[in-house]
Amino acid sequence: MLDSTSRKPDTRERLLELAESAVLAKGFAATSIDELVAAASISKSGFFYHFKDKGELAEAMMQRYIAHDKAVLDDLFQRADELNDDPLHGLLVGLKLFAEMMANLPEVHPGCLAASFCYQDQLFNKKIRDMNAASVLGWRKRFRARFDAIVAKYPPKQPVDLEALSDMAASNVEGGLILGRMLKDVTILPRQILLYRDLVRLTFQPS
Amino acid sequence: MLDSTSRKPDTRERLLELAESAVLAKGFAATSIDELVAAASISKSGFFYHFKDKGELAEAMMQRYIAHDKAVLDDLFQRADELNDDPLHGLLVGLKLFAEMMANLPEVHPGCLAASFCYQDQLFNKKIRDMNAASVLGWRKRFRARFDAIVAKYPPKQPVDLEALSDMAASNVEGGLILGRMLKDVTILPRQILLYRDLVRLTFQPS
DNA sequence: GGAACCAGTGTACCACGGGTACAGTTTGCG
DNA sequence: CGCAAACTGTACCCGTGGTACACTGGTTCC
Repeated sequence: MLDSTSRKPDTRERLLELAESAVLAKGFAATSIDELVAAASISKSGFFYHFKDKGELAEAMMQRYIAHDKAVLDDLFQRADELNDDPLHGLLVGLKLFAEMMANLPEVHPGCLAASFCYQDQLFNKKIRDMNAASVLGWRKRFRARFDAIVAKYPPKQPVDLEALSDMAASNVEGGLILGRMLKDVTILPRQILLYRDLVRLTFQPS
Repeated sequence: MLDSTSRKPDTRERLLELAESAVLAKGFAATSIDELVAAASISKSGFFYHFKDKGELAEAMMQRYIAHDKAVLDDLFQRADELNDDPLHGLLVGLKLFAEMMANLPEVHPGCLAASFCYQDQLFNKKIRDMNAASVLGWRKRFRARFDAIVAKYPPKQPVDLEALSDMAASNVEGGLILGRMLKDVTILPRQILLYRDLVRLTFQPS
């Protein structure tokens, strides 16, 4: 039986986890299958049982990463919406929760797999690049829907590029991750999120 | 004689240029010395005449990239300052020029080498990582100086995290580059820059 | 006009690691 | 028992980074 205390090691999942940290540290090409199987304590053949080649590993990594990313955001904004009915305040609360979550990480965030893949995209097939694009369009759509609700209630004083403002959620997180890593400073990302929150507030909140 | 019409091909520079595009497309590890020498039409020995190993190539690439990056920004803000004496308006003009420059690129920007290296930083030695950190601190310092001048003349209505606001210049560009690449949309980066400009304006401009 | 030097070429070689192929084996389960 | 899932073991090929070293064509200095 497979209950929560199952001894089943779920090798495939372990490989994906190991691969993700390695890729975020060294890039995909420099991440060797040998090092993954050594760390997972399986044989090289065992790897090829789970993934027919390295490309399939990449595909599974992206799938896993995107699903996890979506689940975190879904949960975050669901909690924010439970605290509030107003679309603007809901978003502001959500961004605050997001910033707090990122501030409470024990060490500097290891980075975004989508960004890593983006900067090595010639290594991957079209399917993977499309998944990547779809995931960032997911962020755009998610935030755009909220901004559409917000403008209906709080018409901005000046014209706003709502698509760019929606994209800035993802853009600013990606940038914050990079700066945080470069400077080894865990505070950069949460502060960038709060600054984005300020922009949203200044744009829509009646003064 | 070496004049401006010199036939001197400057092999080293060509190698660095080729390496930069290749690394931005595939990452450093996947960029082989053999492909570079083939593209530059020299022999492998020729490569090792210029760089003692691949690590030295990486170092030279970063040096070149950072110098170029600095030169572009210096030029940009020098032009902006010539148009204006006011610190706030000078920055706003500079950001507008920056956005226009990015909007006029013929195709989607190939990306930031510092970000690429950041996402593969375990491949590089401490010296290179330090150069990378120093370059982003350069952005912070540059913008922080401008904001310090701005707050003196335009005290903001609400407290502002000036360091985060300075970092956001780099952060938002990094993010805009990534989103632009992922979605193959050249308009994303300039619109992100204009949005950052809006935040600066909203933060300091008396209403 | 020869020596020194710059910017390479050509050839040969090696170790390592990624990746492929495929047959064989253990483990859990109905 | 029988079967499938989840592997193991072995053998092999090739690309890549890197070393070693002898050589060369052009330029400049004296």
